[in-house]
Amino acid sequence: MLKLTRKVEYSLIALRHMQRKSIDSVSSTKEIATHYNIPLEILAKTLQHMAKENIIEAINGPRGGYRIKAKLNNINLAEFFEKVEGPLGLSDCFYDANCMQIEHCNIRTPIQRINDNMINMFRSMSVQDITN
Amino acid sequence: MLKLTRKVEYSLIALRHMQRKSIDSVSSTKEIATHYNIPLEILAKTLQHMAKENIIEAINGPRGGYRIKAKLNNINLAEFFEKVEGPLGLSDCFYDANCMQIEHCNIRTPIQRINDNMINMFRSMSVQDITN
DNA sequence: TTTATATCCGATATAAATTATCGGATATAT
DNA sequence: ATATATCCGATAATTTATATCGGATATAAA
Repeated sequence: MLKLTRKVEYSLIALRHMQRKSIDSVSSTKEIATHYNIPLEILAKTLQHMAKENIIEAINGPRGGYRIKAKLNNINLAEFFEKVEGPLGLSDCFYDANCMQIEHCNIRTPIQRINDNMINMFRSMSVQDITN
Repeated sequence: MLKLTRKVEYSLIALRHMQRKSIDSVSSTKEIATHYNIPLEILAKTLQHMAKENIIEAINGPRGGYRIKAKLNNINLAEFFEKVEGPLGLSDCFYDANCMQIEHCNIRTPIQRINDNMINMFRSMSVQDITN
């Protein structure tokens, strides 16, 4: 419960790795995967996904790889999590109502409050705060 | 990602249900299950668990059921989640180190910060804040 | 222009966690 | 006694997360 997925973890690890290099040098999937012991194919997918979201950019061909594209201090953690994992919410009913108890549910509103607090907390931190 | 489990949801629903009754009246599993459309056996387990944690108490036999035992304003959400679901943490490595990348992990410390923020947030709300 | 290295990406398999069910025991008010 | 309720270990089903496969495309360098 309340765990980050590996996809998010791998994304952050990769970003931090890239950020520590000079701005225009690239990092290949293999380089990152072997360095951090991450399954290559999974990391590949993860990086492709971040590239699609314009967080990083892909350089094809030999000597290729990825490098950071977005300003990481402009992306807050709530946005980042949503880009990588999709909609954020303590319960599904906040974005995809289809719940057996929705009619009699007596905790939706109070849980919404916890949810708001959590999201505000994530909004108050940037990706840069993590990767720096 | 970052979802509450049904067990937690069912627990909160049940507590809120009980709290709306007079202090010494009991609620049976069946009563709560049918009212909120929760699978009976699951709810039974959930309530047994809360009873073991001394949050509620069980009254056996016919006319039996459960009633609130603890002072809900004295239990913060972090405690509550741990009682119901076990250790809290955005990543397993915070309480059960056994991670492939532990040696080279470059995000453990920064994620710990998010984690601390999250747990503080939960500590600042009581179960009563939810069930009231 | 060939070759090696890299990303790209849909499809699918595997593993883990969550959610749900079953069977039979124990307690107790009526 | 009997009916109603909790108790609880074992297991099944479902869902989600994680990982793998196969083959295509792009491109730098020999």
